[in-house]
Amino acid sequence: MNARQMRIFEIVQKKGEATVAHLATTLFVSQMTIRRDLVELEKNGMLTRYHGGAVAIDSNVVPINLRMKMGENEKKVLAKIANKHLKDDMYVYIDSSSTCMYIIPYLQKYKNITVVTNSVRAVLLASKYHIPCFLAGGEYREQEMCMMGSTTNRFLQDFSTDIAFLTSLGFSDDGVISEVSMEHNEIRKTVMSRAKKTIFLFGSSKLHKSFPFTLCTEKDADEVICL
Amino acid sequence: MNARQMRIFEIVQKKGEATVAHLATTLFVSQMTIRRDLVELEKNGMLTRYHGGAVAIDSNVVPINLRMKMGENEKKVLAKIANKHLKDDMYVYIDSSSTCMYIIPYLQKYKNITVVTNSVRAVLLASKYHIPCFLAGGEYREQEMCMMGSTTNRFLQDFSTDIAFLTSLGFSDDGVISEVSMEHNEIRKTVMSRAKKTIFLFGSSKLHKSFPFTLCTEKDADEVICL
DNA sequence: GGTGAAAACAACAAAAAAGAACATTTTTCG
DNA sequence: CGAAAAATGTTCTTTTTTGTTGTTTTCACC
Repeated sequence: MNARQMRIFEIVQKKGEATVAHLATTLFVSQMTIRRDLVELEKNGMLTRYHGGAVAIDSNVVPINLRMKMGENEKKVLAKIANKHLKDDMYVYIDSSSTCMYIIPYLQKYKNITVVTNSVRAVLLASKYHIPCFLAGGEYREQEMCMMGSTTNRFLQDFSTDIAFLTSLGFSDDGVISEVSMEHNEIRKTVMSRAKKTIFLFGSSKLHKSFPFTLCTEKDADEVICL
Repeated sequence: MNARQMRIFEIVQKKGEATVAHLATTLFVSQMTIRRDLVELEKNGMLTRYHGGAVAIDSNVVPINLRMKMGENEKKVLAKIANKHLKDDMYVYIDSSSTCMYIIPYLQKYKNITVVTNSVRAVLLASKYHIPCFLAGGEYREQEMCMMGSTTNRFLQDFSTDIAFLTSLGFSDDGVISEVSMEHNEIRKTVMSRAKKTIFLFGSSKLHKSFPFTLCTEKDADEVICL
């Protein structure tokens, strides 16, 4: 995936959709080139093509390193607010979302924090600050850089944490938190049941949305932070 | 790696990417030279080349590659020999030593290989080739980038593999395989008990040495590859 | 279902970049 | 100093990417 394809992806992600004609003029290349790029991007599951253009996909199919860069400021703000719940000596669960990664730099301000996570990215980031980590085992998911599956779930059943930072793809107006992936829900349900406190973080792109698999409602969380 | 290559790396790291043309003009050398530098840098895993330039590799993954240089050729030779034991459809255990990392590129030649490991490095490398992975859970060890501890051990008890590639710090003249770390031994003992075949790899620096904790003798392995 | 315009596709042409082979310069070391 | 080795530059060929043209497909509208 080259730089132009990245830009196409960003544009589509930001606006929700984009036409071939529009992309061609804004990026100063022929429509044929745009089409070829879109074919490529679709092959990687990063958007869906339709006659005349392409639409964004809402999901964690998008590689996490790209997701990290999108809406970065918003994620930083969310993380800063979330940070207020932290105390010394806590076991902190960090989920595999890009938003939660931004919490990790705050952890170094506290003493004797231990991270529990299913995210390889979280572990790599936390180890930069020499924060001890427990990583759940299981099947590795390349795109999201995290562990998943029944083994992962069983692993997490054995871990109780003081606080869990979670996100989800959708937070509807009536307070329902939902996902497109049942697997993520399984993991998060387990984590919630074993955590003393659960904090949800939602960037603006997650609001007013609902997806097929319900995780819980806002009442089940100890706090829901929205932007 | 010379000074210019360092600068190229810095530029790419800072901007995220750079074109060959741009690098050539800013560094006052020919494009050919830049290309050769980029080839070199890519070989060390410090960036990714594309048609027209190069992009930075995710900062979390860079330091790994820098560490892997000692005795590189020897490790490659060992891996090449080890590779002969591989077949399609295998579950392959890769341990957390740097030597075993060199086996991973060979895995892509076979169909339907699954990696089982306690090494985060192995997972990251394997996912470059889109090889499915199971990573053991547990405590993360920053320096070795691997999972350890009793949880990890328990996890691995549930996994049987077709072949396990292992190393150890010492291989004495009377065939005793030993370690300085009891933890590593625990893990490896579990893996050996659950693997159909065990292959040990020893570079020349491991020979004629013995350490306090005995793992096994060469008779317990199906093959010992030495250099 | 038929029709026409817009979009997609296929095949080929043009342009840009990469690579290979050889020439030239610079460095190294006796 | 001078030869060998290493690094860099040049030229030419090959490969990759992009654009163009003509044809086929899709989709809205009747």
